[in-house]
Amino acid sequence: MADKASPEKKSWADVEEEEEAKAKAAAEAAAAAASSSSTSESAVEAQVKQIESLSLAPPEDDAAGEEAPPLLDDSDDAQIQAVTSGGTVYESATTFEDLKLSPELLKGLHDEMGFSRPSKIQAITLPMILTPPYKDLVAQAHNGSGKTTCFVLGMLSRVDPNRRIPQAICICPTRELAQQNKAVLMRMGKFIGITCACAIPPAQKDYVPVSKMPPINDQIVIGTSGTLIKWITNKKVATREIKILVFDEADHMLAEDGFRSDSERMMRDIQRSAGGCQVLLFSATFNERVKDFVTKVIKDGNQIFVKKEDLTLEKVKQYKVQIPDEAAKIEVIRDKIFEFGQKVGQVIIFVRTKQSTKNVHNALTREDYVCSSIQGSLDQAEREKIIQEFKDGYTKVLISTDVLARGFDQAQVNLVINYDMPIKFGTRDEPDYEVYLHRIGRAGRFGRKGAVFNLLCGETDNVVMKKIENYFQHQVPEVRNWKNEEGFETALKDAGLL
DNA sequence: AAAAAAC
Repeated sequence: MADKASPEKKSWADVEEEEEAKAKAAAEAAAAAASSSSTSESAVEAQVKQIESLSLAPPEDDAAGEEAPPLLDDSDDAQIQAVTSGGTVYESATTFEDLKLSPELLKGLHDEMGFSRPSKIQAITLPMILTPPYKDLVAQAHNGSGKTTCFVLGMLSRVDPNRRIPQAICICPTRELAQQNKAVLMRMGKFIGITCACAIPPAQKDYVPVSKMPPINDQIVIGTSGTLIKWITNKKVATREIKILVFDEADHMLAEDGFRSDSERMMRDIQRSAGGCQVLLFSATFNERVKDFVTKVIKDGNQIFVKKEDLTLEKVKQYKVQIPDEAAKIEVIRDKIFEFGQKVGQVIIFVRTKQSTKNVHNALTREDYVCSSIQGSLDQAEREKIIQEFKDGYTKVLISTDVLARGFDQAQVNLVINYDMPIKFGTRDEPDYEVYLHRIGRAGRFGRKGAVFNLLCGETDNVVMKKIENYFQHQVPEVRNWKNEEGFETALKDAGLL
């Protein structure tokens, strides 16, 4: 019936224009493909070479004894490949000072954030973002490598603090990520005198109809697609002066089974009313399908991609554990994970469904273990409370759906449990490789050590795990005998956590 | 047979 032809609702884009744009995009993509394969192969190679050879010195000026986050290991981002478009040559930045940022912004980076030097992805992309003619950018880089700083700096450096109108928009897949990005932006931009609105649905107690809302006069708006669209269509967010539009977790924002239609609409509408603006797409993952689509959407932009085999973080050790049944999963978490995991830092347990968060939570609290759980159906106030308690370190173990799979940044998380393996919707044993990568990326933020336990129960789980190993070309060692404490202890020691 | 975002 409604299988194939999912009739999109065109609330604020007219169909004609869309069809026209599609045809044009296809033509231009074909032309681009034809020309890019023939033009200056050597120039591209030279650019790639230059980027690959870039190496960052370890931080030497960090106060000794302080727990300063280590700079990204060269090895982690070594395989980044960049292609610049249209002959613009960019010089990678060795220091933040190279980027001609305002003194206020530099102060924010150094004094407030405690950053001494750009990470690799920052060194490569920041010149591309900040140099006129402000080309669009698609950038892929490892989890925890500092992508947020790239686009936050981009937004902060492009807005005029004296103008009280939105000039930059950032769109995220979850409310938590929008709030987190806003928090980072406010810290980094602490000294430049701008404000930022978070466009997410309010908690029930704060509900105000959109029509009664005052217009947003903050320079920057960060939010989730539904609310952003609502605010824009109701003229609460003016888009005519938007200079930069950011999609965080861009592969998901542009995936067919993700937020593609919303994202396309926003892109088109904002580009139109602002008379063109810079578009930045950032993510740790771009599967081939999305990559194809993205490179058609961003025609004349710079591109940075990483091979999938190079995406697993060396410092995050993955393990698999054979578990006989569901009850045993709880037992393992209770006896092994809690035992060792909590000594080691904070833990996130990923499950497949909202109901599972409750089930696992109940099973564990019955046993008097302190943990909390989160999923998208909780009231906004409750979601915020749970996140706050976890970020404050008050709770050590958090059970979550994939609402937190992407982007959630908590340095103390160094243990991730896949209670359920991530599966592509509609399949039984086809792994969701991107979700897997994002989940394990919750550990090992910014080069820290971490461990992941994949709890495998039954044949399909093993099939899924095997496919994941093949896809990333990475053998995942097995923790033998789930009843044996030694196995887990050794694993955590090998991961450098004990 | 789902998570997410909104309605």
